[in-house]
Amino acid sequence: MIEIDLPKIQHSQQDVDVIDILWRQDIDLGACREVFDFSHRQKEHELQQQRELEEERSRQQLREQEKALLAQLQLDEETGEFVPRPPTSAPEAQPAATPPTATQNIPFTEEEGDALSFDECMQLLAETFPLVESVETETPLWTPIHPLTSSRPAVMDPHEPPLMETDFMPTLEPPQKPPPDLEQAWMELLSIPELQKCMNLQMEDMLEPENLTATGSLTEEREANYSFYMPNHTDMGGDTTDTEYLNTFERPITNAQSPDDHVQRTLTVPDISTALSGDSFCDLFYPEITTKQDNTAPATQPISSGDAGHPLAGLPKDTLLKPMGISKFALEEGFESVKAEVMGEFSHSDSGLSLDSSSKPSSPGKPMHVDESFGNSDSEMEEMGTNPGGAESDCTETRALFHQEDNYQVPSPVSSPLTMSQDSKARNPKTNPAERGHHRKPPFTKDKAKRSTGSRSSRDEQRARALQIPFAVDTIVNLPVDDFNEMMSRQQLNEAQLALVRDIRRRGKNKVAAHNCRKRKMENITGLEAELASLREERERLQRERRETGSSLQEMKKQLSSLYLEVFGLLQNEQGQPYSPSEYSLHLSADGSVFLIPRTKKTLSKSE
DNA sequence: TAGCTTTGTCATTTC
DNA sequence: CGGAAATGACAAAGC
Repeated sequence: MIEIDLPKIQHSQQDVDVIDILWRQDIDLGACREVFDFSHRQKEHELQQQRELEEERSRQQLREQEKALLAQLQLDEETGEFVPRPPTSAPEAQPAATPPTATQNIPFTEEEGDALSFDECMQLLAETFPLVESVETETPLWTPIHPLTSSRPAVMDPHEPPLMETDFMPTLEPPQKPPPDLEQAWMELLSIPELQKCMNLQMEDMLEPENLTATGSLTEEREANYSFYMPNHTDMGGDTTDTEYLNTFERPITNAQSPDDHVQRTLTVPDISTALSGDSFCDLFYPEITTKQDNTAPATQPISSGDAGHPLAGLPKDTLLKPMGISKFALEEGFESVKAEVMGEFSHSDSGLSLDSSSKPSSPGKPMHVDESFGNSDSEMEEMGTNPGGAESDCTETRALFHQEDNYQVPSPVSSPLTMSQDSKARNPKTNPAERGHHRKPPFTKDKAKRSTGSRSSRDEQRARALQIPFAVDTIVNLPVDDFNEMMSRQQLNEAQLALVRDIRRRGKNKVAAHNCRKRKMENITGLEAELASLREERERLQRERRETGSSLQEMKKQLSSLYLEVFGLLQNEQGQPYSPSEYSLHLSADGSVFLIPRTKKTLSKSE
């Protein structure tokens, strides 16, 4: 970057040119004309440098974490993708490892193996919460948590071991000796909200350096973002069977998304929303954000959610759309017929076969009522797909999706689990990759990267949301036939919903089949190539052998000819004269004796 | 911007 | 015979 001499008020033509160049560069980075101000721009340059440094550092750390994550995964031979290893520890640790999306898309949620040891995490805790005081109240739902102080939520996992019960947070001393099962210990640790926050802060620091630079305030951005990864940790580390514990996070965070969601929550959790609704809740839970969001938002990212009044309204939901696991677990909690092996199947379900749908107009073969039922959203999706890149595009996408999510309510009789399912489905990172990109601070570069990786937005999920399908797409696709039918029979779905669910299932199955088919085809090609190579090698060998045999045969013929002449030359008639080779020839009989046969006679005998 | 690759989808066939 | 899987073909999007 080029330094800009701020005190100089009068700018030469060269300066103006430099400014122009810089401005064009900034345009590529998504900057507007307003940043053309000198002080603004110098700050921008400094921030840019800092951002690059931080980004480099974070990439390094991210690579290490991904390495650690891959160590936790195993190769799915069917799909060729990495899936979490089947858990070998206690059953309560299992749900944490099952969601493939969480583990694949959010590598930092699974680095318990390598990236951070137990002691490091404890040290982290000690550093982050130096003056921890235990607030063990009996509040039934949740207690306000200040990001930098500590107070444990009253609701804890009932299965927590005594280590958790003894509230080790205030002392923050590492245990005398590491627990026998480190992974399980991590799962338990991660079920602690403070630790989750701590991890989130750390991960945010590593993964989102650009957030820091955008506002220049580390803590602000951390506090603005840390909560969005909480569901991941909840999903991964917490005991997902503890719905109350989940609620302690799910509800507040969901409330913080948007007023509409908040209203939606009030339908199911009226006591929470009445006591802690909207801004008051956010004041309580995100005090820093509440006071600073207004200042930071314009500088960081154009927020177009149309809900500027809400402290967190500007923060896209995409960060909340992370794990699919909760939806699965929640659904399967309410749907007890789902078997354990199905869960195993789910863990593979996302591996490389992301059950998304491409942005394609409604196919002619599709039932008409389905198309009609969500024609609007479909057209919106079309616009989203065809809209060229840029912040405007992202905003449009986000608006459209917000619109859909706002209208997305569940008429399900199994309200609680299915609501959870949708909450978690709404957090599915695959659902809205554009939203994800929208949240990140370097707007264009990261947007492009994210679009390139997760470009196929989950259209079926959006359709399902538009029709208020109370199932996760993964579930629809991966359930066995019997379970699927049972699940469908349990829900009162109208015709359009049934058709859509069947379409989703058919498309998902076919997607998997196409993947497998292509994989098989490639394997066939590879096998045929190998076979061709070996056959070529065999041909070369045989040709070489034939040449050698031929030359050997020629040599033997030569030797035989010379031997023949030698023997023939030794023969003499009664007058001591040699026989003429034209008149006589030697013949070797079967018993080894040699006869001299006149050629005429031979020919005569032959002719006879 | 053309060409190639990848991926999702549909229609059809095969199992 | 119905349903699932397999596969060819096409289109869209990314590179």
